[in-house]
Order: sequence, then C-alpha cells, then structure tokens
Amino acid sequence: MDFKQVEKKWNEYWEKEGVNSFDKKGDNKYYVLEMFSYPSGSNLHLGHWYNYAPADSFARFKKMQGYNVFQPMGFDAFGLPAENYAIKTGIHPEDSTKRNIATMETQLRSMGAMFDWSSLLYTCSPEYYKWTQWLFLQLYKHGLAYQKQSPVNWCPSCNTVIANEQVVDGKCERCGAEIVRKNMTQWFFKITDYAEELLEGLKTLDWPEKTLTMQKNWIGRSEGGEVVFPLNEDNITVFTTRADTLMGVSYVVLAPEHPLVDKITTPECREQVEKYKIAASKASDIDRLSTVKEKTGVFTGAYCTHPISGEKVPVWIADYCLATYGTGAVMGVPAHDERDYEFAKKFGLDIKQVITGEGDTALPYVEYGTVINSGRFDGLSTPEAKKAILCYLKEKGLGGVKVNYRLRDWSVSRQRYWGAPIPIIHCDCCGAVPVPEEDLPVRLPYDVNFTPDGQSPLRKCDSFINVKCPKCGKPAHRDPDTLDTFVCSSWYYLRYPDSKNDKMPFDPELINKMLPVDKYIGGAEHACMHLLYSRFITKALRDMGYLKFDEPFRSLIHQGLILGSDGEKMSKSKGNTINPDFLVEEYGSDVLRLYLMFGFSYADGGPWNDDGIKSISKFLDRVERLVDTAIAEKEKPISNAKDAKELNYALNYCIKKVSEDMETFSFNTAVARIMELVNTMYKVSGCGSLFTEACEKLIRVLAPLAPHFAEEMHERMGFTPSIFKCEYPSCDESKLVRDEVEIAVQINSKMRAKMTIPTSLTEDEIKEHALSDPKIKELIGSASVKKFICIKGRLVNIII
RNA sequence: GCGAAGGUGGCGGAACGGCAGACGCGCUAGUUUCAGACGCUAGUGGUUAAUUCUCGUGAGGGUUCAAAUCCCUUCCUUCGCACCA
Repeated sequence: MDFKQVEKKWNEYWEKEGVNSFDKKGDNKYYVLEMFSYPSGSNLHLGHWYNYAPADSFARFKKMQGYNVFQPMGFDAFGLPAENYAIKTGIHPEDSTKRNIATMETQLRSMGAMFDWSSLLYTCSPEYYKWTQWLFLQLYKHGLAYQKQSPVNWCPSCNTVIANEQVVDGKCERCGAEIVRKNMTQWFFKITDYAEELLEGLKTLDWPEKTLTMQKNWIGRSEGGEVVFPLNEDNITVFTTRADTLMGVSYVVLAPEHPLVDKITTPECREQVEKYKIAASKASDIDRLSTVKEKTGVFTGAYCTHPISGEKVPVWIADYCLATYGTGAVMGVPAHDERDYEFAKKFGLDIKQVITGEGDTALPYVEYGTVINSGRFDGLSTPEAKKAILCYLKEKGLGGVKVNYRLRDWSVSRQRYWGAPIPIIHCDCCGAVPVPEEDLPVRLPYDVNFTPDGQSPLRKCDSFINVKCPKCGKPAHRDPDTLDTFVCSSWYYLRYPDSKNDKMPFDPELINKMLPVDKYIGGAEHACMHLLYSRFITKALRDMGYLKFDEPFRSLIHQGLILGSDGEKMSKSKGNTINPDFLVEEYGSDVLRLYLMFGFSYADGGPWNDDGIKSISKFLDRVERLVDTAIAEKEKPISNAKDAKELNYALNYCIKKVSEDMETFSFNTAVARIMELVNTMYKVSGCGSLFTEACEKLIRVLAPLAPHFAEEMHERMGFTPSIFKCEYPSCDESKLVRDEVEIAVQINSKMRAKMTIPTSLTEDEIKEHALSDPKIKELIGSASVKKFICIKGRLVNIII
C-alpha cells in the first residue's frame, strides 16, 4: 500500500468534508485537550508525537462513540529560550518563534490528528495576550495581584536577573560568576487565598493518585499556632506545629532575609551578621533545607522575651530558616526537634526537656508525649497542651491557633522581553495605575535592545516606557517587566472554544457549556505548577462571576517520556535524538503512532527501539491481506460452525477489551487485543460472511489507532467514507459465554494439574468433580482434604 | 535534603491478591521459493532426557489457603522542588 498517497488522500478528504471539525451548535460535547507545546526547536520531536498521536486516537475513539469531540491545538509561544536564542544569534524572538510555529503547524497537520484548526491560538499574538493582560487587571481589581519585595537570582557580572535553570552549581551559566540573591519589587498573584479550596477540590478530581498527592504536599497544609516573642517595640512571630514544647524554647531563629534582622542586630554582632547574610544569599533553598549538611548560624546580639516565662531568649539567624515559609522565624526547641538539637549542640545553647514519653526518651525526643517542666501545663498530653498553650497565648494577645500552608504566592514578574507586558503604569503621584481596559493590548514593541546589561529590555525602549498617567495625565512610565509564561498557559483552555472573539476573552455562556475539559493529557512535570495555577485562575474567575464551574480539568492523564535508544533522555548534545520526520517518511504516520501506542506503557514511556516499528508495519500488511480475503469470503456461507463460534468469541472479546483499554489510555494492550483477533482470523476457516463481518468490525476497532489505513480499508471493502462517521462496534456479550472452562488445580497452594469443566457447575459440583478426577485422586493419595478453596472460573486449591 | 513514582525473560512490556511472562521484537526448527527476502506453521524464563522435579518478578523479612501485587526494612533508578516550560 502506498501510505504516502493514502495519507494525503484522507487528510484532504477529512479537511474538505469537515470530518474533524467540532460542531459548536451541537450538544454531547467532549473536550479533549493536550497540553499545548512550546515552539522551541523548529521541528516536532518524538515527545510531541507521543503526547499528541495517542491522545488523538483517544479523541477519535470518543468521536466514534458518538461524542461531539472538541480537540484544539495551539502554541505556548512566549518564553525564555527564544530570548536566549536571540541574544546568541541576533534573530528576533518574534521571527524565530513565528518560523518555528509555521513548521510545527505543518508537521502537526501531516500527523493526521483531528485537531480543530479553526480554534488555533498563539499566546504571543496581541489578540491573545490582550486577554492575558485583561486577566491580570481583573486579578488586580479584586486584590489578587499585588507587589512586594522578593529575592531573585542576580548575576553581578551580567548585571541581570537570571532564571533558576541558568544557575549551574551556584554560578551563572553564561559568564561563570557567582550568583547572589537580591531583593526586587515583583508582582504576585495571591494564590494562597485559595490554598484551602485548592486542597479541598482535589477530592473531586479524576486525576492520577500521585499527582493529587504531589499537589497536596505542595500546598502543604499544617495546623499549628503562632507565638509572639516580644522584642522591645517589635514582635517576632513564629509559626509552630508543636506549641506543647513552648516551655522548652532556648533560642529563636530568624531567616537571614527577615526584615527585623537589620533593626535588632547589636553593633558588636553587626559584622558577623552581615557576613552571614552574604553567605546565605549564595545558597539555594535545597541546600539550606538539607538535614545532612552541618547547621550554620550567628547570634544577632538581641534577646526577645518568652511569652509565658518572660525569660530572655537569644535571637539568632540561620539559613535553615526560610523567609518564604511560615513567618520566616522559628522557635528553637533543641530537646524535641532534630535540627534544633543539632544547632544547640553546635552553638552551646540550652537543651530543656519538656516532653516525656514511654520507652526510650533519649533527646532529641520528637514523639508526642506528656508535658513536664512547664509549670501549669505539666501533665497534659501533647494535643491537650497544644490547645491549652495556644489558648493561653490568645488571651494574652501573644499568639493563637493558626493554619499554615507551604504554598507561596505566585511570582509573575519577569525582567525579560519575550512575554506579555504587565498592563500597569507607574506614576509618581498616583502610584501603580492599571492600564484602562479599552487601551489593551499593551503591545510588545518590536525594536528593542534585549542584550542583558542590567536593565529590563523594555525599560530601555523609550517609546514603550514613557507614557502619561491615565489618572492624572502627568508623565509616568509603564511597568518594564513581562508576565511569567505560566500566566499565559493558566487560561488558554478557556480561550480555545471561542479563540477568535475580539470582544471578550471568552463567551461565558459558551464556556459554561464547554468546560470543564473532559480529558487533559500532558506531562507529569506540570503536576504542581501549571496544573495548580490553572485551577487557581479558574476559581478566581468563578468568584468574579465570569464562569460557573470550579475546576478546569475533570480528568487528567500523564504520558511518559520517550528516551533515546541508549536509555538516556534525548538531547542534541548526546546525539541520541530520534527524528519523527524520517520515521514518517519511511513508515507513514499511522505506523509511527501505532508503534508509539504499542511499544510503551503510555504513562511510563521508555527507550526507543528501531526494531519494534518494523513489526507494526508488518502487522498492518497482515491486516490488509485479511481485508482482501474478507472481500472474497463475502458471499460464502458459514461451513465451519466450530470456527465460526471461535471467531465470534475472539471478535467480541476484542471489541470489549479494546473499548475498555482505550478508555484508560492502555493503548499497548488495546493493540495487543487487536493482534490476537488478527491471529485468530488467520487460523479459522470456513466462516464465510461472518468472516467479512468480523473484518469490517476489526477495521472499525482499529480506526482510531490507524486512521488513514482504516479509512482506506473501509473504502476498499465497499463502504462509503468516512469510517469516523460510523459507530464504534459494540460487544455482543452472548458470544462470550463459553460452555467449558479450563481451571487450575492447586494442592497445598502449588500448581499441580488443570481440568476442563462446564461453566455451569456450582462450587459443590466443582469440588466433587475435582476430587473424583483420577489424576487429582492420585496426587492426593491417602491424605485427607482439610480445606477446599474454589475461585470460580479460575482455580481450586485443595489443602491436605 | 524534601516530595512523588518505578525495579518482572536476551529486549519492549502483560498480569495489579488467584495458572507469572498476554501481545510483540529477537532467536530456533519446519514450510514456501531456483535462491534470498517476504509469508505461513510450531517452539521459546532458568534447569532437565522428560509439562520431570525444582527455582524464578532488585535484596531481606512478614501477612495469607494463595503475594510481582498488601505490610515492614534495605538497595538502586527516574521525575519535581516555585524565574525552563
């Protein structure tokens, strides 16, 4: 078969007849969404194929089941790589991105997937980012966008902010200079306002268990309390989950970045504190939280007051305390916390035991127990003491119960060019003023110097930056930063159904009908960020009244990663990349997609193997020969009843299993079941018209998995196109009823024999049957049967 | 370091308390062919003369009539960790 000609023929036919397009007016919608891609290289790589092709087969399966399937495609086109590429080559990000998109779009079209091309979108087009900016303004108006100081990676040599990815071993990837953390004013989205609902909502989602767990841990809810340690006119507030150990506090630690540090440090400690702060600014959070690394810290010279005992408590700074978690301050209870114990040992701080328990209570004792050495709280259990102490603190105005989340607000400012400009104007009189909605989009200027030299690229563009304040009309300047690309991707699924609307970001009526997404497919690496941001944006828009659903993605699937044949991650530098173009050229797109589905467990992925794909090519040839046989058998009567029964069983078993497997993205077993049917069809004979009928159904079951091939076979068998307008075959359960079944016989749980019995037997009859079987009789011998376990249709286990 | 997964034949992978290795690659034999390729048929975890016994799901322990599957310990690998997307 000339697959090139066949693929071209059907791609054109589908396009012309609108076979793939979504019926906006129809009901029974099914929204299948694959995570859109970043147009980084110029070519579609195998990973894209692995994401899109099997997901498309799922979409086609749903279509054949009668759903009105909406499967859009687009590009997440802003981002760092295009800008880095521009710095290196001088090619403008807009030019390289547009060129990459054009290539990828052509390749995606040749894949033969049923994308609804009329909804295509690019996040870098002004028609799209106008609404990204609109989204920012809505969040701002509702108090969900705000500015605060926050640390960034700063390269003192390049004089610029650099991404985490560009920090290699604490050094700048470009120039090798040591990176320091520097505070800058940044925009944040208040995702923490939704922490509780984001956590609760997880219960309603049909998502992989591991993803739910990861999000849960990422949000990191912990119940505890706040405790205030007064220090002159200031208060140091700490968060703790172990308020019961409060009387064991021997010091308080502030994060080196804590705002109080400068104020409270005494002159004689100033030098060591400053030195320590510089050292801490060079360590990553991951290093700082390591429990194996030796603890470091310095004394500030200051003392705060214990809220209950009134004793003086020394205040230290240490990098194991993070400014971004809790209140940026912790109380040190060496007797009952491993890190505090290590810290106190090293610096000679007091270790006061205030909890005891049964058994081994060697310090640090971190288990729950009974309070001691704590005055009025002595004798209480840990949970009782937590309550009592926090209650007492509340009365004194020095703390109380508090729920804390690990989740931090979402930093959305980027000091870069290639992103959506932040629609804010800074005015000396009026402060931060939102750009009026009618002035959107704030267009990204083309002629910009984006070489890194200490300034946001947009700040150097006078025509962009200098504007009049929309409020007072005085000279003002635009915000020079752009938005994190995660902002663009946090709402694109809302734009797709109405992607050409120039009056609003989406039509609320339409969106309430189309959303949530019924099946979302993409990489597991997005578990905590993209997927959480999208959920937050959906909930925020709901509360503003723009939509009426709570969650954007009802059901989620992650595909695995295809590795190089050496088992390593594919990369140009390793030279182990597989170019799908060559494979499509040699085998055709159906064979490539079928192999991707058959050769791997979809959620796991694995190393690429050249031999496997050839076998799929042979498999389709095998099916093609079957079709030709079936055409010849069409008018013949059924002459072999036994084989006919066998064929009916195989056919209906295949239909049943494949339908189930397609539903769960278990493509490898779905293909295996089709291969089994094909094997059976090669074995049987004398099935006549039943054979032809079976073949027709086989082609339909295969259609979502090998669309061009199936369409061609369907036509060859004399049917009018398109096969995707046909119903998916349904299983005739009556054909699956068997008269006899072979079951295993175990004696003392060891496999000993097999026997074939009628399926109609009751448990007692099976027992009788088994015990009277001569071979089994012999195996049992003179021993007596103690117990008889019968699992119907599978096995019996005779304990003697 | 913290969080999340995963270790099954020569290989990709099935099974997810009930006959381990479905399906495929590879390999072996037969068949077709002038020959090869292709196709078709059969076999294929180790061990063995033998469906003969036995051993086998990273390692060690446990629960159970029964464990790849559940529990504990341990080793190894992969992914994420908030400015890559």
